Amino acid sequence: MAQGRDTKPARQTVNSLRYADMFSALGTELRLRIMRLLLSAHPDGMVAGDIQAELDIPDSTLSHHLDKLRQEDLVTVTREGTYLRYAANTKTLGDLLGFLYAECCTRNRAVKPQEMVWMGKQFRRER
Amino acid sequence: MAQGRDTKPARQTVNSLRYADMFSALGTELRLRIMRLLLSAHPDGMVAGDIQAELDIPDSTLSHHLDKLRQEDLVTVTREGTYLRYAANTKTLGDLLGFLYAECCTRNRAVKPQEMVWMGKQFRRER
DNA sequence: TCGATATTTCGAATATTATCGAATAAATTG
DNA sequence: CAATTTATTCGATAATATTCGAAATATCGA
Repeated sequence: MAQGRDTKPARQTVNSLRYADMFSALGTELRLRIMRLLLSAHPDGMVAGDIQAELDIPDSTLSHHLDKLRQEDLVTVTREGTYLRYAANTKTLGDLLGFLYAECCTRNRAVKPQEMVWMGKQFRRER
Repeated sequence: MAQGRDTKPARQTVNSLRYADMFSALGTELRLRIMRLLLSAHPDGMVAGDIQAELDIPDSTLSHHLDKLRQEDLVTVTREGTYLRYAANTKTLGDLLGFLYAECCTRNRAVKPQEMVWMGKQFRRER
């Protein structure tokens, strides 16, 4: 009945498709720039027109890309009067980051956390 | 002359295109499954035929996907007699992971490291 | 309710990607 | 060097994605 303290959780088989779709959504320069903009403006986010002004692309093109990001739940959208405000969805981003970290560093220990270097900053796994 | 200990490195503007292309390469279920297979087999990697047997797709289709992953430097390939052995490129993966972590957690602090949860494991930034 | 503004949806052209059989290439072995 | 094994490249097709002008929708304020 009582679970031993060393009982491991069952290995969950993860759906590759969901994460593939997220990666795909980040897989064009324009959409990645949109996400980076929204992250820079986090947690406020930005209204569509401001994103448009920054990227200098047609409204309809931008709308299409925002829709794709929304489909994958990478952004949220809320109406503010005539404006639509978009924001990065940190829940989904954390999930994606966790997936990648787990595949590279935890499950297979292929990438050592200290090799995960970014502009002089280093990382390690806790625990 | 001496740099103060709090001197910040210049903010480097990062090319979105390179990372977008990496995300795109991981953006199909088949290619993501290939990467996960190679990570599971790391550091040995797998020969193409073994990947093919695992995924059960035509040789030529697999070859196409492996080429895409190689173009983005996500895998390395070495010949072993008549076999070609593919392996995950941990350098590039670490770079990608670092980019995503920086965008989400360091640069903008949108995602808190403790929110970066994966199957009960948590993470924090070291400094 | 009309006009102005913000953004999406529609429709259609173009470009890119995915797929896979057949032909080709590279390495090994007899 | 011929036969065999392994994997790629070629070529063609189908599917999907990107782009953007024009039309439609939603909200607000006069």
